[in-house]
Amino acid sequence: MSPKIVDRQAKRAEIARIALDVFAEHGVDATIEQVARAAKIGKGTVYEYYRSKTELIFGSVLTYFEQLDQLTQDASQQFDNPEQRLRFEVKRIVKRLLGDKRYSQIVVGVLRMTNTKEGRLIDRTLNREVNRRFVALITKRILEGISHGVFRPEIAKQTEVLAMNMIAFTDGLWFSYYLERGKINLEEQLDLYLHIFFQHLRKTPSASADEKVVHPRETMAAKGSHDF
Amino acid sequence: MSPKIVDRQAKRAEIARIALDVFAEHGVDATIEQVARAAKIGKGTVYEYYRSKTELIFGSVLTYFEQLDQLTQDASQQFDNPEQRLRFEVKRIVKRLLGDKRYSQIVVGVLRMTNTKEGRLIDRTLNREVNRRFVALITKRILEGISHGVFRPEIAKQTEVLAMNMIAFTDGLWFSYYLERGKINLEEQLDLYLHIFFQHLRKTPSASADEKVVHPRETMAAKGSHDF
Amino acid sequence: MSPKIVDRQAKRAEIARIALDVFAEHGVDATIEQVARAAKIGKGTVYEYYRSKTELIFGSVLTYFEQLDQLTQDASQQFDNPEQRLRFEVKRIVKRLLGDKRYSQIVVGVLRMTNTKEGRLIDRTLNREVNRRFVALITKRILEGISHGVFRPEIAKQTEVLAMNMIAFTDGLWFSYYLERGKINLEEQLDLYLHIFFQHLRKTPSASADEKVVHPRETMAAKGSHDF
Amino acid sequence: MSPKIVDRQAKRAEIARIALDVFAEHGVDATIEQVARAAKIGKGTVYEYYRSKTELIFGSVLTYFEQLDQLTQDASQQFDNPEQRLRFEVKRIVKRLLGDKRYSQIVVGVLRMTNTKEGRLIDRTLNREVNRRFVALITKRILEGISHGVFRPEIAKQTEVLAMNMIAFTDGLWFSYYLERGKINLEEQLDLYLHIFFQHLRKTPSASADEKVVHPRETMAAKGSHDF
DNA sequence: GATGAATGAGCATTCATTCAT
DNA sequence: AATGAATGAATGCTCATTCAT
Repeated sequence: MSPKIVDRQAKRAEIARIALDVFAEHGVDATIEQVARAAKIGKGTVYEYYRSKTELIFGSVLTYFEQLDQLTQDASQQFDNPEQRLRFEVKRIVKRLLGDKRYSQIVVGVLRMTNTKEGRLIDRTLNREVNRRFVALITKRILEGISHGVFRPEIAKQTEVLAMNMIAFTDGLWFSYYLERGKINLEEQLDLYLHIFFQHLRKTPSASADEKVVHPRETMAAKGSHDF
Repeated sequence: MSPKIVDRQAKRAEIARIALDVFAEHGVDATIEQVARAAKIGKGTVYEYYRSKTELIFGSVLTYFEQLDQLTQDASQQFDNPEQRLRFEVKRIVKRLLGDKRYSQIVVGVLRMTNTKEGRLIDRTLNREVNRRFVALITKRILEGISHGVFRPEIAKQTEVLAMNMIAFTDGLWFSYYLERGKINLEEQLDLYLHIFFQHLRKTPSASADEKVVHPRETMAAKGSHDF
Repeated sequence: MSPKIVDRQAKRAEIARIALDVFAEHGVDATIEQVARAAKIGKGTVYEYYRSKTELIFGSVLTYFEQLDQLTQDASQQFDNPEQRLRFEVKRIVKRLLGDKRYSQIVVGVLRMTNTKEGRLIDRTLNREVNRRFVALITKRILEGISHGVFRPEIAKQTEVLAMNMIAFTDGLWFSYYLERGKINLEEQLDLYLHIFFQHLRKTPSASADEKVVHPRETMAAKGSHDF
Repeated sequence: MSPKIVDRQAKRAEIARIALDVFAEHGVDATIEQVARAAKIGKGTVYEYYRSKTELIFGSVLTYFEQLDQLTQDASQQFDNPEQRLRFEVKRIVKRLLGDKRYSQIVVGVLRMTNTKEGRLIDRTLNREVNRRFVALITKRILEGISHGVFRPEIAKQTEVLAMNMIAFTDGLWFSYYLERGKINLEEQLDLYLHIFFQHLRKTPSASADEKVVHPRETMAAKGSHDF
């Protein structure tokens, strides 16, 4: 029946993956033809798997975020303290994301689609898609912290608000970093936010015993990381 | 000093102002012709004042931020407490900005120019331009707070870092707000951040006597309040 | 004679029949894929039976006209008067054809192929194919009329010319009907033409005793009657 | 104010005229680029005057029919007999039209647009536009014939029906001629129709004294014009 | 024989920019 | 200085046809 057996699902995913790189390189202004060339297929073949360019962008972005699950999941087990662990995880995620050209292009790409009909559907979906992962992670750690007795129990009911707050900060951090690449001290800003954030969560605000657990080797593009 | 020069600059500025509205309405995808029509001048005349569309966007964005000076300057004198004052000012600025269609379009417009040759020069300049104002404001208030004896003197040496931190947060807040218009509780998030931010600045972290001076109508549980 | 050959021809015919419906629905702009889907076969299979889309259109049109043979053949035996009989037959054919979506699409389809290399060959062939049937029918009836003594013997030598004249008229009638669907009174126009046509054939021009034998419901003044 | 003064109306018309020739040559499948090249202007310039290809086709067809007004207006004054005059006029119009490549391409072009949304609006408008002219001409002559006492007064009330009948016939004649170029004897068919048509109009059907008034030199592509 | 995946030529349309007046 | 007519590069998308399996 089907002589040329092709795993359409797999090929679709592969095209998305390649498109992701092309978009990361040239922005979403990249031509379908560029994508096709990169994927070593014909222009028409792209349309065999994606109805429109918008759909392809959507697909490639989703692909990216599926890869992100790794980031949020295989978090290191080396810390038994939830605060240290979240601290480690957040820094790790932020650094990876902000250091990833593809992430920036995706964000920009999504934002600029905002003015198009199709785009409007996509951007919100994506945003929710991304946030969902981080909210889940942060919520989990906060609750762990509470049950470990290190975080105040009262905050249990506002985990989502807290998570969104951290997301807002990291998004904004990306923004500054993206536009002023090199001028902003990522590590320093992140540490500052985490410091005041956890201060708020802890039972004894002053007891920030172990603020600098995270392996300082990862400091990216840091220019005089104050390490306060 | 000749009247012609004044004319040119005035006209240049006027075009930028009109372009700003057009871009706010249609995004930077708006045509030069649309701008010309709105300004009631010929398409070619636009090029008499701006070498390229990119330059026009640049100009219109700068115009916008010049208008912002007002925002950061005529801050209310009703508070003698620097914390309350900064709190009030930040909330006021954030709400005005986030409620302004033009701001969003500008941010998006600038971001999408990132991939162009000309764009690369512009975005950084702009970012610095904008940040400069806010850093100055925040720094000023922090120093006032220190001299008033309410903030810890040690932070004097990191005012810029603190200012950048707040900027990052508010940028990220815009981001969430822009994409999830209506889902995020602006007031709540802002209050949360300001709470932990000032907690960090104060000499006695617990003495947050007057956290909700400004418009205390909205708090944690509320969802869907964008009435400003 | 081998069964395979029969299969191929049957399948070829079936594809043509289905294609005919598809073309009738969407015009000859319909995709090969649409045809294949309608026929529940693969796109490539269509090419197994037809070398090109043009050939398929050709095939489907021929199929249609083969079906027309019925129209011209099982004409009612209820009239022994050749004039009445031809009158009845013509009206019946015209109404069926003009009421058939497929006919219009075919005509239009054939016409627009005129500008293609392949098309040029086809259109004439088709036209001849179609006309042949009607010329034969009309000629036959005219000769019958002559031998029955109702038509003038002189016209025997111009039967083909007369037949072509009637064909031209009915073609043109389709044209008006197709473009002004609803504005033209089909019955009225047909009656008028047949009236003057038979007037010319008859020995005694005035003795048009039975002009409206068939469905006399519609006449001159009526406007907007397409009830067939 | 307007430095480069261009008569937009005139240029628009000129483009239409050139497009008409291009479409006549290659059918409406002709590219906008082909039209632009023929008009010696840039592709974009075409769009400066016509919003879309469909609009251009529409425009070029209208232009053609405006030229037709000449055809129907400056009818020869050499005949004082309305029948002879109409006869002459009809033959003249038909021959000019059928001998004009552009006419055929226009008809085909219009027909094939029938399946498009925009097309549907256009085809009817056009058809009405064309018919209006001929109906007016034919009606006029018939009424003249009646007042001259050569046509039966009873037909005064069905002039429009008669006009539409003649139009249907000539349309159909075009059809046959277009598809079987050279096979059909235009003159012969036209004479036959006019013969039976006027037979119907005249007071004394037999007295067709002057059937062949029309200058027989114009016989086109005639292949043994019987001249019956 | 049947299939459908792959292909790429082809085309309408947009719009920043130029430049003659 | 002001204008708007002219331009053509650039691009998303369609679809008949091919061909490996």
